[in-house]
Amino acid sequence: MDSIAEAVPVVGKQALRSAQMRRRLCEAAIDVLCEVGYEALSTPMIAARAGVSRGAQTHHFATKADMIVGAFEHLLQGWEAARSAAFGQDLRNVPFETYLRFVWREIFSRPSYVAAVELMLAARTDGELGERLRQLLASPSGERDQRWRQLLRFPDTEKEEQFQYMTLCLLRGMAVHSSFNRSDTRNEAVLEAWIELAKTLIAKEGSAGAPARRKPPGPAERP
Amino acid sequence: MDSIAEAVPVVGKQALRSAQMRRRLCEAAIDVLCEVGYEALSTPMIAARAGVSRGAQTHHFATKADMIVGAFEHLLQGWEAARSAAFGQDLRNVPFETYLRFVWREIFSRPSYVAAVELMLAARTDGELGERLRQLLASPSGERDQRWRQLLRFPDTEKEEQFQYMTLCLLRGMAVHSSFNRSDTRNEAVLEAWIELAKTLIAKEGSAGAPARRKPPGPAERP
DNA sequence: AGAATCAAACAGACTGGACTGTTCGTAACT
DNA sequence: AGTTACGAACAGTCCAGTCTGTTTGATTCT
Repeated sequence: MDSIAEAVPVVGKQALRSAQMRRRLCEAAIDVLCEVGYEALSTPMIAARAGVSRGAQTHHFATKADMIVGAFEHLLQGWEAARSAAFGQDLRNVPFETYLRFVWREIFSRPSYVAAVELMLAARTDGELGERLRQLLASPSGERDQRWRQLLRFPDTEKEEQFQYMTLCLLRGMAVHSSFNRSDTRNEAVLEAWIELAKTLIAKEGSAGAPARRKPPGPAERP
Repeated sequence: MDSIAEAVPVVGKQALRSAQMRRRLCEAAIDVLCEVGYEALSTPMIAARAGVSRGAQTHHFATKADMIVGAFEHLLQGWEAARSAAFGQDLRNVPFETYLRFVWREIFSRPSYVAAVELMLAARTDGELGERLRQLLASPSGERDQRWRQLLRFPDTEKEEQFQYMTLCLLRGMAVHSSFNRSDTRNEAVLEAWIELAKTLIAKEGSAGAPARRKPPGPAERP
């Protein structure tokens, strides 16, 4: 609940209030984004949703872009928190299929992921927003690459990178499709098929596929 | 140029003008959508882009939703026209890889496709728009299914349908990713990898893989 | 065939509303 | 005391939809 507030070094009473307020606003922004979409989203709606005055909202996020960027960052942090809670930092003993099912269930299949895609598409035609979102994604992307390296361990890193990219695009495409067609029943089956495919690929590619000693994700474990 | 005007049975001079005007407006709408995005799009912008008065615009498309739906339909018609010009109606002798490269190059990798995705995502939070877009897509989707059946000819239609869905999601995901990251160099390689995968799948699944007697797409051939 | 009649295609202005960013004022904290 | 957090109102902008007026094309009647 307050894992993010802890992540920021809170010193005094005022700083705590500030952090909490920012959190409330970001969560409200994500809620509004999921419910009405980026086009209809407005800063007054976010303030109302958070139950605060517009003055407070503009104080913490001066412009609409600031608000959006903050919400996006909050989303990323939430994903990272969920991932970290389920698997910790070392993925070397996590089976690929376990991880894939996890990210689909906990990230890609959620409405908030579609909201994030909506932001990314909006960023396409808004240079400044795009730059800021890309910057936010830069560091997580690098870490994601490393995690997948731990997961897959293809001998050919180029093939591995390609496989990772394909997986990302597949999941993203499925998320968009399900969003437009009110969730598609084929998703689970496709996921399993992709896992099957990955297994044959991994087998063909060489050494990977170490025995899985870690327990499956289960309920989150706090560090 | 006037293939669409011909498609509609034009009787008199007035009907022709009307059809041309609608076409101009739809194309302008797509242009604006590609350039400024759905969030910043407005009906005055479309009218200005088309070089017509706002009165003319509202006359042909009474509401903003009407305008958007019209533009979306125009997009679909354009895709169908391109596909039909390249391959005609019978895909039984078209190699799968040829078709896949074609749809990527001529449809998914274009900015207008991302614009269409933007509309689909916007439709997520706009019930009426969603219903209308889904209705527009219903018939093309059915035809697309049939075309892919001609292309792949898996003995197991369920597996075939799954493969088709995966391909669609992959291409869509790639389109979104490339849009956010100013085009990704990995796309071509991933496409080839997917073709390779499809070949092994087709081989494994059974009878498919008939020799390709048709010539590759090349420049469009009118019927 | 030609005038009269009607509808459709356009043009331009207006209105009510909503949103973004800003400013000024007040209370709480350090 | 001075900074930070918040509240409330304001100014400027823009948009969607409507309404009135004008022109052009189709239709009917003689």
